[in-house]
Amino acid sequence: MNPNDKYTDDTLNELHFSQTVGSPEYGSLLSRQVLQGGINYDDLEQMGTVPDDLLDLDDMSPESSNRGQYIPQTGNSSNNMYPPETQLQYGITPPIPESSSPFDEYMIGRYVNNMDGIQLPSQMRPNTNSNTGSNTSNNNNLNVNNNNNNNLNVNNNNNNNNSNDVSMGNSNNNTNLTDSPQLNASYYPTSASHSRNSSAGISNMGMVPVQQQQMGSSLSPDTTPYGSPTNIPVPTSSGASRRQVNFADQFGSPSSYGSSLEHRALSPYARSPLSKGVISRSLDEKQQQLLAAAERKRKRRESHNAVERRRRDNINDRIQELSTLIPENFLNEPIIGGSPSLGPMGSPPPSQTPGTKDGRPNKGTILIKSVEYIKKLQTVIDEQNQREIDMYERLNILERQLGIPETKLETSSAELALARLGIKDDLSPDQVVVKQEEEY
Amino acid sequence: MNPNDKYTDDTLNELHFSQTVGSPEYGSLLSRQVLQGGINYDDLEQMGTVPDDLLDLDDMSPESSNRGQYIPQTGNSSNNMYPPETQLQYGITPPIPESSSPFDEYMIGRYVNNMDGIQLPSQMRPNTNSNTGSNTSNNNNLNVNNNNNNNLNVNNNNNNNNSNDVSMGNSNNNTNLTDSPQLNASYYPTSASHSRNSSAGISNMGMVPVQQQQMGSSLSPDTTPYGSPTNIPVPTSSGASRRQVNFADQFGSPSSYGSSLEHRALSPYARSPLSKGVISRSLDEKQQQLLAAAERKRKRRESHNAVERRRRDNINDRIQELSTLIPENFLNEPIIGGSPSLGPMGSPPPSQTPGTKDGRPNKGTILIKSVEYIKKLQTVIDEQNQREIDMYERLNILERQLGIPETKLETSSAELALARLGIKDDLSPDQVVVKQEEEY
DNA sequence: GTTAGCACATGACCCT
DNA sequence: AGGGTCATGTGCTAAC
Repeated sequence: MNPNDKYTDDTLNELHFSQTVGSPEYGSLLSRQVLQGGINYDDLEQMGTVPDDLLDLDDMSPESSNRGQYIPQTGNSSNNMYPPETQLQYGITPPIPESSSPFDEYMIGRYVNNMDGIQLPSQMRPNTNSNTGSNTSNNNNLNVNNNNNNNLNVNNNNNNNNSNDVSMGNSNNNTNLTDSPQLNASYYPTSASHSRNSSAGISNMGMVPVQQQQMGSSLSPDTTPYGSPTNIPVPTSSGASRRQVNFADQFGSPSSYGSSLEHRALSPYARSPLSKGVISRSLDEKQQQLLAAAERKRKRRESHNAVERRRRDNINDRIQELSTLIPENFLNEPIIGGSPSLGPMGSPPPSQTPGTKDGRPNKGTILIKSVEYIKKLQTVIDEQNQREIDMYERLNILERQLGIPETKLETSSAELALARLGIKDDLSPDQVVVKQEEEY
Repeated sequence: MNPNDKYTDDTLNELHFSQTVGSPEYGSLLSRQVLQGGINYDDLEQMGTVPDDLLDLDDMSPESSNRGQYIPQTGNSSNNMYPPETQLQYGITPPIPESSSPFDEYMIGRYVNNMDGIQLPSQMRPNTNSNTGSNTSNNNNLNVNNNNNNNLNVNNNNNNNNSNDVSMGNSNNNTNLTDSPQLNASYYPTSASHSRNSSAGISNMGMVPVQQQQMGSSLSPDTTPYGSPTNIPVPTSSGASRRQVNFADQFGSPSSYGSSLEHRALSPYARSPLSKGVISRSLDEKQQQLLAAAERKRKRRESHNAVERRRRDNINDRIQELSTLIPENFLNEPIIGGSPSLGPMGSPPPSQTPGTKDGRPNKGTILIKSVEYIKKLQTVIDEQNQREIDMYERLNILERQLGIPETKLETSSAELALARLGIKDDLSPDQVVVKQEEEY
């Protein structure tokens, strides 16, 4: 994969979903819960429906936590770099083996009343070829309750590297999928820079989008066994910092934005004819319900992530805009206040603003400088205002000497401007007609 | 636990560490790795030492990922609300059962060359009483490879709710431990507000620290079966937004800040006499090495978290300071630019700035308004400057009429001020002596 | 139920 | 090796 490739996180989530929910080890999802002792199928029978908190962490009050946590959030399936096609081969669910050892009897017999979808152990490493149908290879489950993260965490896409797919030898650098696009999209200014910057000769910083963090190589097509993905950047038009599509194309995932219900990755038990034979009807229903709950959770999480990303992007864009408003010289000056605790007295102030190393000040510096700059501007306005008043006085003196009617210092001049900004507090801004400049 | 209790995240990490590393299922830590196929004891034997990346995710380059991931980061052991005392009872490591089924043979025979610490399945629910020594109750492991999260994630304290300790009925709301203190500490202004705000009559926002997110109840002593923890808030003196201590006291964890090597939570195999019998000497050494690696990781993570928190606090403090610099009226005005896409034409602009609900604008609003405000100030300065120039001209006219030597519009007056700020670009700021006001 | 706010911990990446 | 910045995905909370 090209380091410059970008993804919507919908794409990522798409991928994730197909990997997590759609992964065939989902077959042991309910089984796992049963094994974990939190639930058995008899309970499910009585419940009638799968409660939300079966996949929900929100309800972890002491009361709910007493009934045994079926599996909290985990997941990070962005780690999974295997395309859905590869994962589909995990969908085969061999029949449950004979339980002949005390170990087996314990594990299976103790908790399972109606266990159907237990997967047999198979090879650990995924075969990159399309040997779909072979249950001796590419099985993601080491045994019934292995891969708990990947199994139960149907609704999770966190970026913490959990232990899912450990046996698959997957890359855990899922941030490689998510970091790079963000870099182009968010902090490094992509958002048109708000064309009109300052009024008079305030130079921009000339900031250049920097490809700072190069794409991690673990997903590189050169290193991944999945052939060269076709990189088709699809620019989006919506917000300033929207991500761009690209990743799932090679896997055929639709890059829909919001049509998450028709997600392509559903439970292989609901879709794969291969698995139908070994799944009982009731279990299928349970898993459907579970899947629906998982789907809701997943949708919620995805949308939340999107919202949060938008929020972050907005904040970052504003900080960048601030940096464009501050004169470059001012921005690159050492911070005035500094940290008084660090430099006791005679320590020389750093000649350069920290964070200005690669020519781009960091967020903290930008904000510090913004504060400084606003104070400075306010001071300048105060000084200018004072000068203006003095000049009016001198003007009036001369006018009086010349017998000319005196120029009035009205509220329409400097005072008004100050009052508009709230600097002059003896004139309430509420009384002032705020003139909206059309440049805003 | 009282909702108002605060913790240093050192305390939290302390707690986490004792729960994760010190948890008895650590015994199956290495075993798990062996089971996962990434490593076996023969390999360990040859390695001599435990490589860092055995617990490290940083090295996930394609090369390293090829050798099988021993277990990525998972963990979130903050979820674990069971004190180490309770966990100790899980340290019993029964001998490996006879492998008599294909399932057993696969799981154990395939990957394990010298497996010592396999835990037998036992009861799922932890007994809150101190029935230490009974391996039929309170075993955290469902079978050999259960609890992978909690096992291998020695160095992890993420707040994503992973599937660790699922069978223990733990609370997953670990964020309850970390959110509340942060609220008092960071965004809600605690950092002395940078006393001098603006030059003339710009009022502060009068922001009040709000206890917004109350402590989750899952860790409350009233609901947890571990008795009432003694809450001893220990205020720290360092930074503006330092956290406070409290949690680990009830478990006897030292709240040391940096003396992490003498952590109380060591491998139960190194401490519990009960487990000594079933643990081989070499495994003990391996775990010591593993522990050292985990310790390094933990220290780095903790310091990293601290650094990151400082950075966040700084940014948030600056944003708050910005909000104090902006006149309240200006800040509460609806955003000028708005979102042009949302309101097509005649839609009424929102009467109030979004985020100003509880009287406090949110970060995005503050930043937007800061941008607006700076633009406004720059415009005002430009206008004032123009007025000043005009006035000088008029003054000179009158002076000429009166035969008075003309007042010079020098670089020491308005132009100089503008040049200092970079507004006047025909005068390079480099040539201007920047006068540092002493109020900065 | 959706949309949004926040702090947080973390991995990646960067410098020194 | 350690300190720093950044983006991210989470959990929690609140408002609509």
